[in-house]
Amino acid sequence: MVTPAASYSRQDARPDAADLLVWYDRHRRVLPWRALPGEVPDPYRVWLSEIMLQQTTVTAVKPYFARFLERFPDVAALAAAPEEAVMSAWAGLGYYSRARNLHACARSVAAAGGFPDTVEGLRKLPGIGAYTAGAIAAIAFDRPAAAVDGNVERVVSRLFAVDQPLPAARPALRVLAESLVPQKRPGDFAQAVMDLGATLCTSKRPACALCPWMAPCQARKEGTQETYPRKLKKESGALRRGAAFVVERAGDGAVLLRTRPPTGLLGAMAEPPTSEWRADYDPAQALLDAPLDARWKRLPGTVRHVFTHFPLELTVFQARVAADTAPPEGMRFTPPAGLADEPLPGAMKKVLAHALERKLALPPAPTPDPEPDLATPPPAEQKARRAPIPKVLSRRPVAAAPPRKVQPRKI
DNA sequence: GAGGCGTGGTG
DNA sequence: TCACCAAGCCT
Repeated sequence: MVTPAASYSRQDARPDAADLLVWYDRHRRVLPWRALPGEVPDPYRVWLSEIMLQQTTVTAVKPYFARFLERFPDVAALAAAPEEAVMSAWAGLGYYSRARNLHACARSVAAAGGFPDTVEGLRKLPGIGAYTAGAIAAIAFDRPAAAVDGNVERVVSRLFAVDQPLPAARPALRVLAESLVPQKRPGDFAQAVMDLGATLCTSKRPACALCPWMAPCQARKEGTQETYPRKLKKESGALRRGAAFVVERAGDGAVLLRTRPPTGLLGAMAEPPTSEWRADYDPAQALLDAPLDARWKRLPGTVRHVFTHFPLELTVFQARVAADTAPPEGMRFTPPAGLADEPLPGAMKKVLAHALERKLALPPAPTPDPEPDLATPPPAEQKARRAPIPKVLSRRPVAAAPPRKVQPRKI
């Protein structure tokens, strides 16, 4: 039987890039790193924002992006900066290998005299994978490349009702995404798909009625849009415990810190000394792991923190030592004024806040604290109250980003 | 391919 | 409270 031409409805059409671009021209988001219509994108800003946005929300990135531009206005400035300054500026944003790779990438790009303008060239740089290479090539250099991130995977899996679960479906989703990229305005198209995924084609309760691709969307047709993308769920890791040791030096109140190994969990970040973190760690034995001899006081409550692959519970021990105490090998005393420049990850800021909060909450007591009884847990063994991070640990205010400069396109 | 690798917001 | 999510990369 021959299908009558009249039965070809809008619903059978493939998704058309032009329809999405019409929507984008009207509804595009205004973002600090995004060039306005008519402006030429700055590859440095595009690259910096794409790295920061990996697995990170726009809201979280904005203040970091502004501060990075202020401290490192271009790739040469970033390349010339000491590693510690970059790690410190990144502290709190998470996934710290991104910061290490960012710095290495900046040095490579500065030495080469500029960013490569092809997917293949970009893909070779540290911290730039398939998604980011496509995004920079498309957005900064208007190359017809697909930028397949979580948003695009969601949009495409719904458009074509891809039943294969992630991550196995990734190659197929990429092929489908690449088939949609237009030769005209590929950079706008890449940003348009991401805007669509971020504002309409959301994970929960997508706003299909407003979507420029509602008609050709297979999942919408079936009413199953919220079930895509299909994915296998992974189980979370087991709880690990440990002890953290907060040492304050008499006189200036400096805190004992050390730097973690350069790679792995919280690599190259700062921390107060801690024990190992293990599922079977016993806080009652913690003083065997203390960094120095002192009158240790076990603080009530614990500090909890959830990493990607396991939750952590730290028992905090606190001690005051004499002003002339030397730091143990590989450690340092950092005075309060210097804490803001230490690359302290969130988990470790919680530890310091837990110790300082309790100390600050107490009136200056002329009588010494009672000797702690380490055999039995303190009475208040409930979870620690949620308290704001003390000002000394929080980031300093950031000035508004300078107005965007229109830069000549690099060929 | 699977697992390591942070953090803050949200329903 | 807690599971899930957010512009992934590397080994």
